[in-house]
Amino acid sequence: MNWLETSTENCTVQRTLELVGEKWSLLLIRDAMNGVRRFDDFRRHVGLSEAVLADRLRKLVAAGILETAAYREPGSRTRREYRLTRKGWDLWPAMIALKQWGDRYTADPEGPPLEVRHSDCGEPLRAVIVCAEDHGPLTPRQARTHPGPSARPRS
Amino acid sequence: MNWLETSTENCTVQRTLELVGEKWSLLLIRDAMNGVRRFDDFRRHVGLSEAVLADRLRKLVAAGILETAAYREPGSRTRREYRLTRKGWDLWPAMIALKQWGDRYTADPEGPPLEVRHSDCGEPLRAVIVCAEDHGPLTPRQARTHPGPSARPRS
DNA sequence: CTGCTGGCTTCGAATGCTGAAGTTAGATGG
DNA sequence: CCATCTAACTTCAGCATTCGAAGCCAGCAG
Repeated sequence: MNWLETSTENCTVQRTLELVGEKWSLLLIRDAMNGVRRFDDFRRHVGLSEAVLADRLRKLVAAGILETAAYREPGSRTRREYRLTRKGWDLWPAMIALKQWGDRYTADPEGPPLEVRHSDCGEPLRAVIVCAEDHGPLTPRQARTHPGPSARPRS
Repeated sequence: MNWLETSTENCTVQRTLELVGEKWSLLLIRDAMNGVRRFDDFRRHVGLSEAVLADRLRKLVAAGILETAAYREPGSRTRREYRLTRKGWDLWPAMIALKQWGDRYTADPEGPPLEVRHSDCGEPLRAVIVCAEDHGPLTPRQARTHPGPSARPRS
C-alpha cells in the first residue's frame, strides 16, 4: 500500500492540524508560550476579533492544550486566565521548528524580533531530527517512511 | 520591552504561518514530502476542492516552497508537476515535530498510519531542540527568550 | 447607584470554502 | 480532420467563517 492509496482519515498530522491548524490557534499558543494569559492581552497582542478569540480559547481548552485558572488582582474581582498544559507545552518543538524556518526565510535583514537561547550557554536553539538511538541530525534522505500499524486503504 | 509590548508584525512564526498556515497548505506539503506531485493526485488524496487546490499550489510556488517541472508520460502530452524545493524540504523538521505530537496525542490505539524511521538503524525519529553547541535535548524551561535585533514596539 | 473594566456575545458585511459545471490544450481513434 | 478523452484548471452559487463594531454583564471604586 503506497501513500496515495492510504486513507488520510487517521493521519496524525491532519488530526493535529484539526486541533491547532485553524487561523490564529498557533499564534495564540505562541503568545501563551511567551507568558500571555489573559483574554484581553491575547486580543490586543495577537490582533484577532473577540468572537474568534473566545471560540479558539474554548477549542484549545477542550483539546487539553490550554487550561483555565482563577486569578485575582488586588482590588479586582476574580477572573480566569489561560495557561498551557503539559500537552500544550509539548508543541514547543514544533513551534521552535516553525520559528527556525521563519528566521531563515522570512526575517527582516537585521534578524528576528525574538530570540530563544539555551539558558546555560546562551547559544541559539535549533530544531533537529534524530533517531531513537541518537543518530543525527538527520535529513529527509536519511529517513524512510512505511505504512504504520493503523494504515488503511482509501475508500 | 517585554513580549506584550513588541509588535508581532515581523514575527517570524507569524510570517511562516502566512505562507503555510492556510487550511490545506501543510497537508499539501505533507503529501509532497510523501512523493505526491500531480494536481489530480493532490486533489483526490488530500480531498480539497479544485479551486482551492489551484490557489494553494499557486501560492506555494510563489513562496518558493514548491516548483513546477514539466513531465511527460509516454502517450500523453507534457504536463506540469509540483515538487518541493530546498526551502520546502526545510519544513521537514516542523512537519516531523507536528507528526510527533499527533502520534502521541491523536493516534488510534494501534499507532499512527505512517511511520518514519532512520534508514540506517530503523529506529523511529524524534524532533528535539538542541543549542548551537549541541547541549540538549532541551525543554522549554532550559530556554530563555529575549527581544531580537528587529524587535519593535507595538504601535 | 453611577461609571469603569475585563470578558465575553451578537450582528451585518466581507471573505473563504465547497461541490458542480464549464473551459482548454493536446493526445488518440475512426 | 473531426469527435472524444483526460489532466489541469476556471467559474459560479450557496454555505460557513471571520471581521469590526456594538452591546451585555458582573463586580468593584467612588
